[in-house]
Parts: sequence; C-alpha cells; structure tokens
Amino acid sequence: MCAADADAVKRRASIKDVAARAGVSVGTVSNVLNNPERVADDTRERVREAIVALGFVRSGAARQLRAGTSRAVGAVVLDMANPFFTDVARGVEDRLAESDRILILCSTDESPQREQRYLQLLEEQGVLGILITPASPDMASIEAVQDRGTAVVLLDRRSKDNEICSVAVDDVKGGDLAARHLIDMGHQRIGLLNGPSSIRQCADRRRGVRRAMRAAGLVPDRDLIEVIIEALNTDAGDAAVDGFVRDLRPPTAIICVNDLAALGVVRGLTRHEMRVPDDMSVIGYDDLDFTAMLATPLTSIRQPRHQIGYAAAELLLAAVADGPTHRHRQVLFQPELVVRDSSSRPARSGRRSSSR
Amino acid sequence: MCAADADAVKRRASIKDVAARAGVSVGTVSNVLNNPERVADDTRERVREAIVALGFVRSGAARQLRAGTSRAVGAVVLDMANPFFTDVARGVEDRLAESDRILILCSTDESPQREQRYLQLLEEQGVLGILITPASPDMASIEAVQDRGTAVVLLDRRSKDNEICSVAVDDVKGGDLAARHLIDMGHQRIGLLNGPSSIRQCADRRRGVRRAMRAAGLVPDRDLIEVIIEALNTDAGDAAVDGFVRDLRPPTAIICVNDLAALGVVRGLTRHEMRVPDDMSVIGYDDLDFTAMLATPLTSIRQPRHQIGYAAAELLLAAVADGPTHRHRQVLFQPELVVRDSSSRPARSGRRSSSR
DNA sequence: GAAATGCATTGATACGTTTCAGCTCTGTTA
DNA sequence: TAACAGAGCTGAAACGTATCAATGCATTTC
Repeated sequence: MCAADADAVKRRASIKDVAARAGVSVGTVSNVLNNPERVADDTRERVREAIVALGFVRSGAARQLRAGTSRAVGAVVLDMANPFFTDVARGVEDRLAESDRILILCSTDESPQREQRYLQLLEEQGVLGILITPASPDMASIEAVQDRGTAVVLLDRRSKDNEICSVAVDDVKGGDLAARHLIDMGHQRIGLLNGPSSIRQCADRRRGVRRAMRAAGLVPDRDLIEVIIEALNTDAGDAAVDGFVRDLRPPTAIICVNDLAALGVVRGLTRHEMRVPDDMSVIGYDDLDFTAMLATPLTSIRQPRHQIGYAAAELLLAAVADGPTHRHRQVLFQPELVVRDSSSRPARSGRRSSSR
Repeated sequence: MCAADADAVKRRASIKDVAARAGVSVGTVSNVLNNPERVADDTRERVREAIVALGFVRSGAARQLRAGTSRAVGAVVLDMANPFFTDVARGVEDRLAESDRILILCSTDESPQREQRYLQLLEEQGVLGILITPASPDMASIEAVQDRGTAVVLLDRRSKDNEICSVAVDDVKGGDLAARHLIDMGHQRIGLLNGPSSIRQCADRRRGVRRAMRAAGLVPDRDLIEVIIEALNTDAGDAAVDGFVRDLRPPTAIICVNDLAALGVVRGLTRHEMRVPDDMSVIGYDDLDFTAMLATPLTSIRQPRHQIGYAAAELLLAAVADGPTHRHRQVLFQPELVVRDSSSRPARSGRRSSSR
C-alpha cells in the first residue's frame, strides 16, 4: 500500500534508480550515502527524498565487493545455548553495535567438521574477522584463515606462540581464590571436584588450588581430596559426593568445577543428611545467574563474561584497523570470588573426627 | 610457510587466478564450483588442485551480487542472553546448518531504535529472511521489509491479520495446564503471580487459568488471588509472597509467571516459615534447566524452545523457496506440564483453616 | 580582465562472481 | 559424405556499488 509502485515487485531499487529520480549521477548518490558533506544541501535533500520515495536499500554485497569492507563479524563458539558463551556473545554484540557492525554466531558442538564448515562459510562471507573458541586441538585451519587476511581472536583460549590474539581468564587464579578463601576460614582438608585434566581450565584450577594450599603450609598430596568427573553436570556432582564423604578423613569443604556440579553436590550432601555450609562448605564456579537465588545462595567464582566478549570484539576491531602492522595481544582477565552463604568456617576444626 | 606465494600477501586469489593456474576459463572454474557434473573429470581435478594450491576462497559478496542469493538469515530477538531466546536461536541455527546457511543474531534490548537499525543492516546485508520478535508494537517497518521482498517470520508473536508468518506458543493453554493440575490435586484457592496484562503472554495465561477454574466449577473472581509484578524476577517474586499469605483466605498454591519469580516465591515462603509443597504448592513457567536440580525440583510449564526456533527457520526457508506464491502460515506450539516436587495435594482441604 | 582557486558534480572503471549464447571437437546417424 | 548431436569449454555481459580523474562553474586573486 505504501511505497510500492505498480512494478516495484520486480526488483529492489538500485542506486541508479535513485539517481534518475533525483536527476543526478550515481556518483552523487553514492556521495550522499558515504560523504554527505561533499554534496550541496539542496542536492542532498533531493537525493534523500528519492531514497525514501523508492524505499531504496543499498546492497551490502555490491558495496563489499567494490569497497572490500564488510559489516559482519563471525563468532564461532562451542554452544551458543551455554550461558557462558551467551554472555560472551552479548558482550561481543554490544561492542559491535557501537560500530554498526553485525554478529554472525555459530555453534560447533565441539565438532571439528562443523567448525571447519563454519570457518569456510565465514571466510566466503568475507567477514571482518572471526572470534573463535577452537573445537579441535589442531589450529592449522584457523591459522590458514588468518594468513589469508581475516583477523582472528581466540576466545577463552590462550595462544602459546603469540601468533594470534586471545582473550581468556586466569583459571589458576580462580582455583587459588577458592582455596585461599576456604583456608582463610580455617578449612584444613579440602575437596576438589574437578573435570579431566585434559581440559586446560580444569588443570589450571587444580594448579591454583594446590598452589594456595602449599602457600598456607598445607600439603596437597595429603590434604586435598580429588574426585574427577567426566560429565560436568548436576547428576555427576550428586554422585561424586559419595567419594568425598566415604574418605577416611573427609574434607570440610568442596570446590566444584562449575555451578551445576555444585548444585549436584548440595543435593548429594542433602542425601547424606549433611547441611551446607554447617557440615560442608561448597564453592561453585561460573557464578551463573540463578545461584544467587537459591535457598542457600552459592559462593562461586565469577568470570567477567560480558567483558570477555566486549574485549575480544575490541581486540578484533583494533586488529582490523591496524592492518598488517598489527601486533598480536594476549588479554587475561582475573576471576573474582563471590562469597555467599554456602561457605563458612568449618564446624569442628582439625582432626577430631569422632561421632555424629 | 604453506600456500602463500611471495606476493600472495597482496590479495586473496580470485576465480581468475584459479582459471589461469589450471589453464581453463573462469566459466569452467565456476562450473567446477557450482555444477561439477558438467565438467570433465580430469579438468575438474586440475581445477580443484589449483584451488587448494592457491588457497582460493570464493567471494560471497560477488556471488550474492550476481546470483542474488545469500547464505545468511537474520534473527532479531529481545536479548540473546535470555535462555528462552538462546534455545530458540539454537533451534534456528540447527535448521540453518542443515542447509549450509548462517545465522546473524541481533539483540534489541526492546529498543525500537535498535530494532530499526538492525532491520536496516540486515536488509542491506541481503539476508535470505528475518526472524523477529518485535520490540515495538508498530509493525510498519517490519511489513515494509517484507514488502520489499525479504521473507519475515514472527517469533513468539502472532500476527492477527495473517499478513505474515509466525511461530508462537499457546499461552492460554499454559495457564490452563497449570491451573488444571492444581485443581486435579484438590486445590480450591489458587494464587496467580502474573506480569502486567499489557504483555500478551501474561494476559493469555491469566485467561487460561480462569478458564480452567470455571471449567472445574470454581469462581475466579472469588477463588483466584492475583498479584501483579512489574519486574519478572526473583526479588519481585520474593516480595510478592507477602500479598498472598496476608490474604484473608490465602491460596494453597501459587502459579508463577516464570521460574525466576517462582524461585523468589519459594524464598519468600521460606521467609514466612512455610514449606514447599507441604504448606504451599508452587508452579513455575519456562522450565529453565536448573529448576530440575533444585533441592525441591520445580513443577513448571515447558515451552518447546528449540522446536520453536527449528520450526521458524523451516517456515522461513519454505517462504523463500515458495517465492511470491507463498501463503503465510501461523504455527502454534502447545506447552507441556512438567510435574516435579514443588506441587502436591493441599495439606488441609477446604475451609478448615485451623491449627498446624 | 585573466588566471587561479575551490566546490559540486559527472562518468567511466573495477570489484569477483554467475550465466548463457556460442564455439570446437568427437562420435553417430542418415 | 554430410548432417547432426552432444559434451566440454570459452568469452563476454551483468549484478550494484565505490572511487577518482576530469569537468564545469562560480568566486576570488592579482
């Protein structure tokens, strides 16, 4: 009913149609769009009128082809339904929106094939750059993309050889924070519910925990009780509780690999008729939104998720602006301890492991 | 070290470079890419070798310009960090991946300006189509986009006049399910913690609740205690509990506008030294992942989030395939009641409101 | 009054594909 | 033998924009 002429169905108006209608050359229309200060006021106005009258929308494809500059940035994550990546992606988007850029979001589900496919699609798309949490250990194809001229920033990973920009969180510090907090409150025997060491984050946190213990005069090999779970979810956390409470000298606190597992640990403790934090302190990791809202709000380690995304996008845009002169940078964020009700001083200190 | 000739730094290889290297014309290279069966085996092989040798990546921009066909689909949601949209988006992505398509995800934060901006960027980008949860009540600009030839599907909204495809959930049914469940268990006085009626979903659920009550012989105006909250979060839910328990004839069950509010209700009840479900049944809405993992797992109404996204993407691709002959369709999903521990028979039935 | 200056605009070109009419060559049919 | 068919390939045009040298025109400077 509105701006549609009888035959406008055929095809979108082009810059040529606008030029014809406004009685100017296509070059002038292009200038109105890209360098409005270069064109006289009345001409500019006339062109603008023609643009709205025709419902003209400029072709990003043609613009990109000619000018070589795209509006889109790609982000390749393990799973965009995972709250961690979700918040990171939101940070990315917020930074991109400031520069009128747009985000193409891809989930690999940790499948190298899917990662490969998405990399190719993004490269064909001619994105400005790619943010990626690699699914496959082999970085060859990612480096190939970078060599071919597309900026790349690693998300939640560090590049060892400084060949590529990255934004990550200091997980050693995260483990350290959790353990130090417990030790400060008087805990002497600590449980660590961790994921497999093959996951860098898990290995790092373990190192952090042990470091903090040694620094406090404890002996990790004696005073740290470790349980490894493969699936980092609530059910696994629940089941793992048995391993801790059946220990000859059970811990008085458990540091968990993430909040979901911590939730399971709380559930498992309830199963054993133990109360949090009176009988056992519990610390989570990730500080998911809901953990603060539980009956016993969870002490947790917070990662600045939104900031990570924002910083990664910032780094990417800088890399694009720098061009070939760009020097790769590694950004490392510090996690933060959020103390809530699930951690407290141990009820009974030291070795008096008698009745109950 | 690999496929980079000395001067390959200058610019990405084009189809022309491939043609030269393979000793064929550009038309043939194009055919190898798009209609491989049309070219002889050995030629095809030669071209393929040239492609990998040069690290050739075809330009999506040029392809789109010439062929008029894009690989990208846009999705405009209120907030991509919201678990609802997150799962919906994942459904969209999964469907798109099946067709080698890519998802551009945009959060409006319910700002009409931001929505407007994103619509324009997506249209310039030449996306195949747009999935959108409108932020502004005014659909004019969305319809304008559709009129100009970009397919549009509404997400989590219904279009009244059938001028546009949509995928939504039956919220009346959701309210009905929750109330019916409680009534079946013997509850006679029911609390409804709802959002403002200006939100279509809230109004619909209220209608569903009242419908179920009437169907069971209850009188909503007498037996339904309603509390409205503006912010649909945990703190508001917590605070709202006072309104219910101070009622002359308090309800024995509360239906909540979402799981976060339900969490707050549980917390508020604890504050009043009431237990769930013994003293009060609580039903949430959304069935967020973590609600099943709580100390008292939450009864909730589940919306098929992933399916919604998948179906919306399917609808969009169908609309694109149909071209101008397309007939708009409205898809309505049914929500599902998930019974867990937070709902049970009322402790004391009817009016004997004596001791405890 | 001529030259110089600066501003607004033009028109042609290039970007990298896809597409398609037409060419060549080989083998088959009448 | 001529005509034809079909497979395989070529070469040029077109898609819609940005860019830039060139042009026209009005104003200022000497």
